Amino acid sequence: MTQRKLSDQEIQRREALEALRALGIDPYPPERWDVTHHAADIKARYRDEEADRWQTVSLAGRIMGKRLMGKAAFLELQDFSGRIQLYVRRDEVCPGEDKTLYNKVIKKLLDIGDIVGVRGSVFRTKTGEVSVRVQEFKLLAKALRPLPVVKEKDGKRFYDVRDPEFRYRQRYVDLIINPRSRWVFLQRTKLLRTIRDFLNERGYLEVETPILQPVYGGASARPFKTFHNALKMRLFLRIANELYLKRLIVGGFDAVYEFSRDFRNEGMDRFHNPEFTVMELYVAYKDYLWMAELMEEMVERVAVALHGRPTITYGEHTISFARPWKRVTFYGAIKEFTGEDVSGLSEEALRARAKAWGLEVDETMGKGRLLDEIFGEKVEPHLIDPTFVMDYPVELSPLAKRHRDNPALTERFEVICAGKEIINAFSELNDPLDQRRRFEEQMGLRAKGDEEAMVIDEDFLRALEYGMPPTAGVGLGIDRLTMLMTDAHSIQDVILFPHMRPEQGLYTALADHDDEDTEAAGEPPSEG
RNA sequence: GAUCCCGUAGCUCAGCUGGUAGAGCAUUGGACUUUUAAUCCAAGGGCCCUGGGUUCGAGUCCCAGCGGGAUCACCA
Repeated sequence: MTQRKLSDQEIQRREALEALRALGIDPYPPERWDVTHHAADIKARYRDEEADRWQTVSLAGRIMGKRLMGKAAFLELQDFSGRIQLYVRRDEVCPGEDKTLYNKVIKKLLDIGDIVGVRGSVFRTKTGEVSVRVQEFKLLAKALRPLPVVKEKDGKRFYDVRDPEFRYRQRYVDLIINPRSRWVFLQRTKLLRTIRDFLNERGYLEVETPILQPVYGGASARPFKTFHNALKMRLFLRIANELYLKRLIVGGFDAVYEFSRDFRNEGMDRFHNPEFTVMELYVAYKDYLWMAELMEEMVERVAVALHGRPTITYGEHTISFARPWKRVTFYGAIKEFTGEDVSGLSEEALRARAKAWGLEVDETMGKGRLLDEIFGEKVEPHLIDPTFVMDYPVELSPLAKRHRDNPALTERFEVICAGKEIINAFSELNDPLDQRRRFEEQMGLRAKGDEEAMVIDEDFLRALEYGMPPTAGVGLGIDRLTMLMTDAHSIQDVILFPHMRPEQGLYTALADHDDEDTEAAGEPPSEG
């Protein structure tokens, strides 16, 4: 691999590295640096009257700004919690004759982005800024690349990195310089923890199920394929974990859940990443009506945990997750927004209706897909506050139990919020013979050219034949919920490392590997 | 996959109807012991995404490609 051409600033930093070594300073020292305080806590808790209690604090973090003034300097130190100003006086950090540490190391060789440890006392400057007066200063790690320098005044940011490509590819830089980005991912973690706590309080069991699956199922989507060399078999990355969690219900676990990273081989846009996270939960002896109440309670708690109240702002909208949420039925909602009752229409009549509304339809679309299309176009965009859409047609829901009052419907709901689906739940189909018929219908659609129709899973049917208790199941889109909760408008803003095309020239070392792998694996048997 | 927009210094951006590149921050040298978008003086820094084409001459115009964004399609 050819050596990357270094910029002038990178060359200067490498020279600084050598200069430090020449002074006997290890730019990457091995010893630990014990931190006693964090920037934000100091700023929040310091009181002038109690200054004597703040005589020795120890911090570590990254230098984000330098204001040098002869024999004194102000530095901005950023740690995980935030930023604090450091005040360094030459004669305090260098009490003896040797002023090298100040004159050379701090003034010349210290760069923005370097990681340092400091010890000193907290005080307030005459302009009122709580700061740390540094007595001891140690370089903990030298940065060889210059960081984009963002200036800030009165909350306004200058020279901010706007290029989304930069922010997504080099998320580590984004996290350093962009407090909002840090906040989003802290919120995401908090969201996950709130849900996990909520489920654990109820005694539900967190489990792990296969990502590599011989048959993909549990959703309608095209999968990623891969190949296992030792077993010489094709495998799929899961598009859902539903069928495995239900096997566990068969096995006698009453309630299981998993935060499932799922993979779908589809297009990417601001609502879709090829890998995404769904929380799926299955509870035995419950039905979808029970599940609806559980989800209301859970998501309301998430909103309160993240915002202190159930109301959030998303773009133009103010959205309330306060219980109870509005409920509509699938056909009722279509009627509400189009004025027409499509519940009795045949496939041909539906197709004609959809065409008349200007929707794109084709002959491979069965009744289910047609209804889905109509609903997605005519209803979904209008639902802003979280809304339960109840009782989906059976054609759309091959894994859901038929409705107790109407066999053409299923006991299924979705929750739509800000025009997007965030939750999908049903009373799970546990009739093995009906499940087999539904799979067969799906295979029929597949034969007609619907690439996303489900594939029959014989082992799953075998499990159902042993008997599965009546069960309520749900899937919650974690990425989308995070988007709502953080007012993010692209899924890439809530995924730490969103999928991107490879950067040119970055992964050249893998080129050979790919070739070998393809050869060793051979072409996986193609399927129809 | 389609359409539109974008790609210029480490970062944010200018660069007009074509005449071989500018600013601010960052960097380097100098001054400064309470600054905070620090200030003042001076300096360096460019495969203008890549490859073709038109032209005496291309950052600029045309074509193709690569990367990103937005919209659409598929999907959650």
